[in-house]
Amino acid sequence: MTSPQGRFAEGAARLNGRRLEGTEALGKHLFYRWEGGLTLHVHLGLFGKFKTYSTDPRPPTPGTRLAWQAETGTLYLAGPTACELMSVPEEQSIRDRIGPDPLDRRADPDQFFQALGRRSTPVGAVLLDQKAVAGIGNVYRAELLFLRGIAPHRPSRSLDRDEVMALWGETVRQLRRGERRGRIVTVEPAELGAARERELPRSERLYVYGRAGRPCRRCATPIVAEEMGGRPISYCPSCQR
DNA sequence: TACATATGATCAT
DNA sequence: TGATCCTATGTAA
Repeated sequence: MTSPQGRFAEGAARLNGRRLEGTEALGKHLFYRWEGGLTLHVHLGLFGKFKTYSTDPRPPTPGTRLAWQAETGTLYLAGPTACELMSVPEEQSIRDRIGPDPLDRRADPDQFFQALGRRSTPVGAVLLDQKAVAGIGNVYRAELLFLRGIAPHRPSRSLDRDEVMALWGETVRQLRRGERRGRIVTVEPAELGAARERELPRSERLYVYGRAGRPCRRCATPIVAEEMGGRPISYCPSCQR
């Protein structure tokens, strides 16, 4: 393991020759557990990208933070928000400040309900808050609120238990679907049309994200875009109440 | 060559 | 709320 870009040089040297014992994800946080109680914490953030090669790796770009050659292949990591070594207790302190992960079957949706109930913040902002729920992200927050017919401005505590549980269920369903496909697709299969999904532009696989000004796929009302929680959000003012 | 852009999160104020 | 960090890529100049 090396760090062509240099900023993870020390960490890479410490991991060299060590055995990887397991990996885990919590929301968008990735934990690589190495022998000796060392965790490599990776978070891709907005710009981070992995590249992998099973054979014939290309040379790493100069910005590559982490270059890892194993017997089974080569992995490069560039642009992450986090790439750091930590102890198990430090890993735990990250876990402690993150809400339930919809992709974790042991996750407790009631924690999500409690988090929403505590706040008058718009539900659209709370969905990005990692303390309330892990790993939804800006695309899914817009899509999930559309799918459940919820206006993003509604104070999160105005959602009743049934609405929250339905929102959680939709979140689980959509994130699993995305995980299975390796990409975000929220439009129901029946609405995708005859075209092959892979060939569709991204905005054709989504209901509202990135579709500001275009007609709602369900009611033709123009999709509205604004900022919420510091990020752009789109919604249908007619379908979402 | 320069600039715009991107699916995120943290910290200071 | 705003500033800041992080990199590759595509388009414009």
